[in-house]
Amino acid sequence: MSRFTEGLNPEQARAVSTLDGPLLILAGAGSGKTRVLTRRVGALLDERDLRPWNILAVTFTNKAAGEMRERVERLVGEAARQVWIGTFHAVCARILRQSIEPLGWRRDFVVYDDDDQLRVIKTIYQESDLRISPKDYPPAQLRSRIDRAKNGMIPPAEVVAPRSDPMPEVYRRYELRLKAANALDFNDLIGKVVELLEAHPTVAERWQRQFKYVLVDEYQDTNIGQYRMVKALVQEHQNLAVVGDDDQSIYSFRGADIRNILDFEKDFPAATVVRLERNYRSTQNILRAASGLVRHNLARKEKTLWTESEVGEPLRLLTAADDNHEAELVRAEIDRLLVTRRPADIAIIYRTNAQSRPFEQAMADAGIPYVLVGGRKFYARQEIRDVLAYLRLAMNPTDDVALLRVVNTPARGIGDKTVEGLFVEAREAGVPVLEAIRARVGIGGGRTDKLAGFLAVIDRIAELCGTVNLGTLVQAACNDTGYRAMWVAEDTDEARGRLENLDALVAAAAAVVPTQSPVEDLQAFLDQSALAGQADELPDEGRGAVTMLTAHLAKGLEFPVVFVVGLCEKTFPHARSERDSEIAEERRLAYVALTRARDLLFLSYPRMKRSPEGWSQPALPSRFLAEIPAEAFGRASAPPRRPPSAPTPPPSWGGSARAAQRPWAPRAPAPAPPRAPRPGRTLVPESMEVFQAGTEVYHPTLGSGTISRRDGIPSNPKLTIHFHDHGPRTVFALTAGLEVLL
DNA sequence: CAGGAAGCCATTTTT
DNA sequence: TGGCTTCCTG
Repeated sequence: MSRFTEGLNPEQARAVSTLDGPLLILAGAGSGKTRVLTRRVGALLDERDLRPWNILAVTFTNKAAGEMRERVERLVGEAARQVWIGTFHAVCARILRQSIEPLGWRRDFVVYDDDDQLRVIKTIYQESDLRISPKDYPPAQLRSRIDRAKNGMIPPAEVVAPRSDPMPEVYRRYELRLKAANALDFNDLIGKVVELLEAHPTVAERWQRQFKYVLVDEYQDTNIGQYRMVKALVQEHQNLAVVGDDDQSIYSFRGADIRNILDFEKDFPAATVVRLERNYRSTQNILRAASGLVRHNLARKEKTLWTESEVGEPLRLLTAADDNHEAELVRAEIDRLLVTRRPADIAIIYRTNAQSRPFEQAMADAGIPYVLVGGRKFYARQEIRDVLAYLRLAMNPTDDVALLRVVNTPARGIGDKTVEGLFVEAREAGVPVLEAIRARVGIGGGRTDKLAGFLAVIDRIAELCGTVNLGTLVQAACNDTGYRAMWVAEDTDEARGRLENLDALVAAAAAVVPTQSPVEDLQAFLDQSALAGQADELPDEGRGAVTMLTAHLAKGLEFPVVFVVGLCEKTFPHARSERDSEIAEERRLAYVALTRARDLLFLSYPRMKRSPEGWSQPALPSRFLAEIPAEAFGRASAPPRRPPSAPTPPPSWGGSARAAQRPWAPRAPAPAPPRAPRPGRTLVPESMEVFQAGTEVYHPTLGSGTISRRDGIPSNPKLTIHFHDHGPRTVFALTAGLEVLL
C-alpha cells in the first residue's frame, strides 16, 4: 500500500486505503482531495483483482475528468486510459450508446443542448391548437421549468401547475418531440440511465457487474437522478467512495440536493467517514475568513479546517465609488503585484458574467494580459452549431431541430411559410420533416426544386458520413453545403471571424484519431461538442494572463492571489436569492470564492451600482463582508457593518468631491483614460484587418508600438504588441481602446 | 421570400 | 449590453 499512501497525512492515507464498502470523504477546500482520489484509483488497480474498466470515477466537469485521468496515468501508466473517468453526462452517454435500446431509443441518438431545447419549445408554441404567446410564457423560462422538473425526475403528468398554465402540455409534447427525433437532452442522459438501472434488471446487472468500484467527486452537487443512478449501480457490492464538501454545494439551481451528502451515512449505514480537514492551500488569515463566513450557515457538517501554513497577510478590503472605480483599484493593486508576481498568479472572481466588463476594460487599458473564462462557448457559437447541425441531420434524418437550423442556412429560398407547412405535413403524417420534404419532392410540381436542392445537399453529406474521415467530413459540411461560401460572401470582419472558427472546427475534427468506424467517430465528436462545458475552456496554467471568472467556474481551482469583487448586496448575494436557503447557497458560493486564494486575498465592493442605462443607485456592502471575522483583516473591528442607514449620496454624487470628506472613502476615481482618438489616429475598432503584424498602434498608457502577433478567438482577439518603451504586452483587441495609426 | 432597420426587453450561477 | 422580434422594403 505504501506506494499510494506515501507522503499523505493519516486521514488522506485512510481515505486511500479503505478500498471496500461505502466511504464518505468530507474534503474541505484545499485538503488535497484530487490527490486522494487519484491515489485511490491507483491503489484499487494495484490491490484488487480488477480490470481498469471495472472502475468508474465520475466528476462534474470534463476539465476535472481530464485532470484526473492525467494524474492517474502518471501514477499507473497505460491502464489509466481504460478506467471509466468522465462527467456524469459523458459517462451516461457512453452507457446509453450501448444499452439504450430497451427504452425505445436507437443507439445513435443525438444529444440536445439548451439551444436545441429552446427550438423545440418554440416550434411547440406555434402548433395551431396551442398558439402560445412567447410574451406570456418566455420560452427560456419554460425551458428551465421543464429542466427543473426533469432534474427532479418528475414526468409531465405529475407536474403541479394551474389549469391555465401551458407548461405541462408543452412539457408533454416536448418529450414526444425528442423521442420522435431520437434525441436526449442533458437530463435524459442521467434519467434514462436511471430508468435502465431501475426497471431493466438484465441491463442493470451488466453495468453493476462491470463497475465493481465507483468513485464520485463533488458529491454535494449531485441531483436526485445522479443519486439514484449511483445508488442503483452499487447496490450489490456497495463499493462506493464519494468525495465532497457540503460547504461547497453551489448548484442547487441545477437540481443539486445537498441532502445527498448530508444523508450519506443514513443511505449507507456501513459507511466509513473520513474527514480531510487539513488545508494545504491557504494562509491562516484566508482560512479564518472563509471559515468564519461559512459558519453562518446552519445546516452543515461542522468541520474545522486547519493549516500549518503561516498567518499570512491580512485580507485587504477595497471600497470603490462605483464599478469602474472598483476595477481601477483592482488594476492598481495588480500593477503593484506584477513587480513580483506573474499575471497567471492572479484571479478576479465575480458573481455574474455581466460584471466582467469594467475589469476587462481596466486590464486592457493598462496592457495587463487577461483571459476571460466563460462567456459564449466555442461549441455554442452559431457557425459551429450550424455546421454540426448538417452533420446531425445527415446522420440522423429524424433530427427536426437540426433540420430547422440548416434548411435555409445559407438562404436557399425556403422561407418560414414553406417550413411551417412542412412541419404541419410531417406532424400529420407522423414522420420526420426530412421525410415530408422527400415526399413532396417525390410528388414534384409546384416549387419543389429548392427543396430538392436541399435534399441533395443532405444526401451528399449522409453519403460521406460512413466513408470518409472526420476532418474531410466536417470540411464537406462547411463547403459542399454552401455554408462557408455564405460567410465568404458577407465579407465583413465578423464573417471572417466566423470563418476562422469554422477552420478551427475542421482542424479539431481532423485531429481526431480515427477508429474503424467513421460513424462512431462522428458520434463521439458530436457528443463531445454537446457536452463540452465552460469550465473546460479554463486556461491551462502558464498562459501568462490574469484569469477572470465567475465563482462557479472557479470551483476546484486555486490562485496565489485572488480578488473577489462586487461584494455588495443584490449582487453577492444575488438579488434573486432571498430565502434563507438561497442566501445560504450564496454564502457557500462566497466561501468557494474566498478559498481559491493561496497567499493574498482582496475583497472589493462598489458603493454605487449602475443599472443598464448608467443610472446609478447606492449599493450596500455585502452582508458577507460583515460576517468575515475582523481579525482576518488584521484589525479588531469588523469591516463595514450592515449599514446604519442606507447611504444616500446626492444625485450629483460624482465620487471625488464626496470622497475627500470621508477619510475611509475611496480615493477619487482615476481620471478616465483619454478615449477620444488623437488627430491622425483612429480608435480601434471592430475592424479586424488592421490587426496585422507590423501595424503601428498607440496605447493611452503604454505609448506606441508595433503589433507582433495576433491570436485568440476571433470574437475576442489578442494582440501581442511590442511597445517601444515597455516591450511586448498582450492586449485584448476589442476592449483595448487602442489607437491605431493608419 | 430575404434582408435590413428600428424598436423592445430583460439581465445568475452551467453540465 | 446586445439579443431578439417586428416591421418594412426590394
